Amino acid sequence: MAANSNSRVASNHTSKKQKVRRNIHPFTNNTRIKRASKIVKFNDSGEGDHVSDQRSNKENVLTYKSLKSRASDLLKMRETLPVYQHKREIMSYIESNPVTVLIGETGSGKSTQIPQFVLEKLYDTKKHGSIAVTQPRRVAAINLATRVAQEHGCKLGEQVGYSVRFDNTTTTRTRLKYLTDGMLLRELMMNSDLREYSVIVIDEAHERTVLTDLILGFLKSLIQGPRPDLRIIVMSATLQAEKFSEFFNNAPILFVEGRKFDVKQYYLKAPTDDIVDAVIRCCIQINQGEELGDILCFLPGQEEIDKAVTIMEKIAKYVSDEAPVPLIVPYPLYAALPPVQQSLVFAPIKGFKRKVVFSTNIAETSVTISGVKFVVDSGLRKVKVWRHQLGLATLLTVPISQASAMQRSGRAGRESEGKSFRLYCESDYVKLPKQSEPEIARSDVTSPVLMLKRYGVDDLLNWTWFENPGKEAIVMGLQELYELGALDTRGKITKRGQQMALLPLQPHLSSVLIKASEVGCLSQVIDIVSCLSVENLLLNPSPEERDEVNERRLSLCNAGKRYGDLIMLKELFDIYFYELGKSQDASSERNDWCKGLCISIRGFKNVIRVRDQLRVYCKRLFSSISEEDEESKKIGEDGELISKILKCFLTGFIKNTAIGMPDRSYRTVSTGEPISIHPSSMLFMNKSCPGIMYTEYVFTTKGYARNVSRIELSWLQEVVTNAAAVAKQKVSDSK
DNA sequence: GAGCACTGC
Repeated sequence: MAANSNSRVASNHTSKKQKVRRNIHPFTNNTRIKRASKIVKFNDSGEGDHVSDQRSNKENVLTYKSLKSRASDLLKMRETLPVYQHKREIMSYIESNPVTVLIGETGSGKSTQIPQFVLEKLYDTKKHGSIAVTQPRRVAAINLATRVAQEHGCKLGEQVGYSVRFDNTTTTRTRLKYLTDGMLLRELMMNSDLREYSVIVIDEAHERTVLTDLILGFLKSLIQGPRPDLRIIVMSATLQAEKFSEFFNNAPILFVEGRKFDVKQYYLKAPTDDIVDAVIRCCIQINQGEELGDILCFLPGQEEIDKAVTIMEKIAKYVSDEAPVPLIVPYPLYAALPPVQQSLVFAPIKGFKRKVVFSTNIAETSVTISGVKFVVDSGLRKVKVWRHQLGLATLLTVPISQASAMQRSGRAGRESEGKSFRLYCESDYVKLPKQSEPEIARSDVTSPVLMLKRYGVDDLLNWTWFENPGKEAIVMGLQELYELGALDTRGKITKRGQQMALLPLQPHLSSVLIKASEVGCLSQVIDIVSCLSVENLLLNPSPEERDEVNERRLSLCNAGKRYGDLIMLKELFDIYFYELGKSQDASSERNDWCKGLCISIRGFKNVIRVRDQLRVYCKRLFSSISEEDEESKKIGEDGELISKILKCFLTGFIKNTAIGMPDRSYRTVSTGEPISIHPSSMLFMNKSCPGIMYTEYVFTTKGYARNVSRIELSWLQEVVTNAAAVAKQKVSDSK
């Protein structure tokens, strides 16, 4: 029966044919990496596996016996993986060292196998405790756990499970748990020494997300303090592992070769100044000179991508008419694209055609497109850099790192040998930084600082930071938290701060929610905050339908037209949730409605999930949310209620305000800088606001306020006076 | 007149 169950892995005869050279040894600087010559059709890390494993209903009726027999089939496959060959060596390092750093290239099997080796060891030695394996992304955690449960011969949630936001399959029997970084941090916030785990595996550590970096810091303080027994394995895909090793007292570094195909590099002879033009030319050249196979182009942002797609659409037919070459079919790919359009890039193309995908960084780690044989790399990406003094995010186009360039090129060698065309000179490649600047060095650290405070860290400047974000950033974070009432004058966390740290929101929004619970508009504010915490809820209409969609949005949201985007979100939520939710055929009605307004359907479903979660938390934290009379929680056009709601937001975003000038421009209250209302805002055309408040201040071509609301100038004084009174109160409380 | 990418008990 298990043999019939259509497994995705390579069949036996493929595995017999493999000749994989592999190598493992303690790492030295002059290690030579040999490339493997064959690939197994098996997704090692689950990274970027965009479609999660579609398990059939049949699986539910699989018996214990068939689960086991399937697992033993899979075992033959596992045994061919590079890490499996070195199981004993790897385990001896792990057993004899508190921390082990393991470098495993794509296809080495590290993410699925190492945790299972450790699990076997726990069984063998009858040791207690379980294993946590962290991942930066939810899909990866889910896919890995699903796969490993199959290999282990159990159902998800038995010995192997996963825990991600909104979805937890673990039970008390679970010994191996895949979870997102964020979930492990939440566990740290609740149960500070992670007593239930005996081994923690940090996967994809090279990605250096803020959350991974924080976890590394917490783990170091744990093994130096209350948990000297804890075993830690740091897994990374790049060779720059010395930093991990040094951080953990020169932990040993192991290197396991992966399985991927060779990718030939090509560079420009002279640099280009028009990157879109260069990408198009390169694609045309590939199309004329190379065998069939799809092209993946990396461009920095949506603007360049849309431009490239438009040009390519125009010239594709012309080019293929002129010579007998495949017809180029261009596709855009970026996160703000409606999911339906995103999914088009995954469909294989038929006939004498060549798929050309123009993508942002999303295709570098998060999404894998099969059939790609050629990569065209602009060498650029967009990055958000936080300016602490200004409380402003800037969006910059910058050169990528060498690691990133290699990752991009590698996308051409996942299924067969490929070619990578770098649209810059080889001499410039050598000058690129080895690694990208870690996220934490360019981020707002208010939220990390709150976590550390909640954890009980007093001296933040000298904490075991894996990457210290710097004194200035930390001090700004402390200042911000003090102003939000999360810290007292001595820098100790307040009761309010404790509550804020437990909410799954950025501190500013948490503080808005707490304020709302105090003044009695919690339910409405939760709805708005839920909308704000979902990225890409309102999609960008294409230029042709832009005016029409804007008109429709404006005509639906009477209060939003006057008061701005936060109130508009609530109006849209009310229609979606209360009005469309009632009918017989709610879901198709909702879908049509979303389409007409260019709203993400998936986005609104996420809003509902966030809302449910926040309501549960709030009930627990302030026991002040009531189920009765949901209808009355609609916003309507009640000016008094709207003012009350906006004032709640003002307590969290008092720094994000600007005052209207006689010439109808705006200047920020804090620094006097000029600021413009973002064109996506409801208030973009409205020229009569005395003041504005915004949840985000981003500098692109100029300073833009996003998620903008109208405020009265008198509110500023009112809110500041209240905050001062609260602060005073807090000081006297703590005396 | 405009939108890098992820993520949370």
